[in-house]
Amino acid sequence: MPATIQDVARAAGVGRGTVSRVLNSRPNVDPVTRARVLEAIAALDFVPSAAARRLSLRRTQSIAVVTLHLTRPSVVERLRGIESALVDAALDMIVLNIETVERRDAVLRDVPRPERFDGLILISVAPHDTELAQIRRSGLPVVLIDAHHRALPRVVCDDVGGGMLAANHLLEYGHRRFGFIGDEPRPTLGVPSSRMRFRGVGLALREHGLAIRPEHVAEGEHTREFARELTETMLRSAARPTAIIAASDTKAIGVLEAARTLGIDVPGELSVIGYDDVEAADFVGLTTIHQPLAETGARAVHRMIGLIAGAARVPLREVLPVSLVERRTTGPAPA
Amino acid sequence: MPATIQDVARAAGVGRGTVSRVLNSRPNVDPVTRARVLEAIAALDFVPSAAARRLSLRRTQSIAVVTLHLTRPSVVERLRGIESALVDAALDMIVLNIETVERRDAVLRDVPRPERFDGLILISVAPHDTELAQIRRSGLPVVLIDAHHRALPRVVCDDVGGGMLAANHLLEYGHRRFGFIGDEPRPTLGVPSSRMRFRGVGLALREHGLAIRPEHVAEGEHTREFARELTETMLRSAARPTAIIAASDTKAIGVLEAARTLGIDVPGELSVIGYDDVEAADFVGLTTIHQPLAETGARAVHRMIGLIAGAARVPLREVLPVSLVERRTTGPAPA
DNA sequence: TTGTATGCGTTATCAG
DNA sequence: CTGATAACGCATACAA
Repeated sequence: MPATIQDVARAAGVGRGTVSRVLNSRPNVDPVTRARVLEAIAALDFVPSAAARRLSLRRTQSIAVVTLHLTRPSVVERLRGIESALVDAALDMIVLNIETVERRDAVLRDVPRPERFDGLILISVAPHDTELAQIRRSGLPVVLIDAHHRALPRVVCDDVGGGMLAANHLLEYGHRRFGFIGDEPRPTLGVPSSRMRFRGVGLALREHGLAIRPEHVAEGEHTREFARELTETMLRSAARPTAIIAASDTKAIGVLEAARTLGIDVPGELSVIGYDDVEAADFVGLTTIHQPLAETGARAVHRMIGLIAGAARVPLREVLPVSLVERRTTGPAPA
Repeated sequence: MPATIQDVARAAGVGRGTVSRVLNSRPNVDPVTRARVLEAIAALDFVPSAAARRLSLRRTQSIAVVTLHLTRPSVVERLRGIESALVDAALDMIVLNIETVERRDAVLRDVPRPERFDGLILISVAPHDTELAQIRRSGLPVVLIDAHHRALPRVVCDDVGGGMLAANHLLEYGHRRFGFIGDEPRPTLGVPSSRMRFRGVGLALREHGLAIRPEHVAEGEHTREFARELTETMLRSAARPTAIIAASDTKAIGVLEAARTLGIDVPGELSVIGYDDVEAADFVGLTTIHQPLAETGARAVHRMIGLIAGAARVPLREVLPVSLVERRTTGPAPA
């Protein structure tokens, strides 16, 4: 039903080629004819068929965004940055969400198709070596966000730096006994950012000749409840920590709940610091590490666009700085 | 680079038509030839070109999902339901996010293109009449989520019912003086669900011969801070309400903050009830109205698929029931 | 049952 | 500067 380039050509009394040239604003076309064509286009309310364009151009004008746990606030925030940047580039965003291993494998198997996408952005998902080979073969540009792979361009937030930031903040308050509540060190799905934050904490402590005691490190499932349980047992130990660093705000809130349950005052007897700066962190007054989430998305898109345009595929790792947001859950170490 | 249907035909020693028939699992093809073709397909690792398919079929195999404020928890949750259902139907999900009026208008202008999408799902966005006409002309099936338009199929949660649920819960606790904190009654962007919830509250109260006093209704911007300010002045009034119903959890938390600031005990002196049941509601112990968010997405997709398959375009309104989740912010009215 | 020709709407090539 | 014509890769009617 919609008008085709042929219709426009007929209406303007020119050839299809000319219309195409006008559409793509090529220089070599007479201003007068151009005007006539433009007029016909407007009159017929003509819009070029994306499908035909794709087929002819061999470009899809769309990029696949693979997310792990779409609903997590940090992921959505990144998605927002991506979408916004993509719009400016007139690129469609097709999102593929992953919640299970099966789906993960299926997605990474199906997605490297040059006839389907112009590029791939993977959030918190790193391809295995065989998957990488597959992607390589497809020739599709890839950019990783919050994921690491020596051979791929990636934009990440400074997880190690974030861990150090958190630890240093607490050290300045005079804390000496630290606890850490994190995710599984080696997650089945996704990326061990929790571990990197832990490493940052360790580094900062080491500079002060300190270390976290193994029994004050509890890692597991990414839920508030789990964090609460872990924390309760940790806080019941003899020489309990005076400060706990959580690998996410969700966990940190679990920590706060545990403290409340045990009647431990925060920040009087215990300082707590989270990670992510989600909305909830604000209203529980949680001190936390803030990441430029949306910006990672925008940066990734720009890298992607460069790659599509033919930029060298240097596996450059781009690290965005994080910052500390102090609120009401951290304070001086108890005497 | 990727193999074409022609390559497969050659490899299998058959015609392109036959390959196509095998691909689309048509009945009329000899089992032996079919096997041979299948083999060739596997050998060449052939995957049909989506672009060519689209052009030939005049179907894009993708649907546009328009979101208002992508990052809101309720929206993402709906998105998750949509994505999941779409995957099962082998349909791509292209997300278009709206944050400003300009963008809203641009999206609604650009999106009704049958050559680009097979269908439209609009979340919390209702087209104007001229936009609707445009969509009609495009012939694209549309399904609304959390939005109303007499002429369009839509799936919504029972906002009026939710308001009644909240009010009745409080009435049972003996409350008689109610407050309401909601969004703008007539939002520039999006949909007045807040108003519908308010209506529900009004209906429930009327059944008991009660009504909310105008000075106990405060509507405005969807932020916690704003809700807090509104609530503070409300709670300072002479005959302040003993129960406040908020149109969202975000607002409800603002209400809780206000109560804390003024030293008003919840639920002892004031009961508070929210709407949405976001994660934060759980850990602040907020009583709230829960909506089957992901399910609205799944339902919308199924409607969409039906429409694409040629189902009658009845503007049927599908209403999903909401439920009350009682936690720790509601209780008996103070004596 | 199977092969062939044609169309889908653009862009690109190549004469003119 | 411009108009015809050949891809692009698949589906589909039609013929065999």
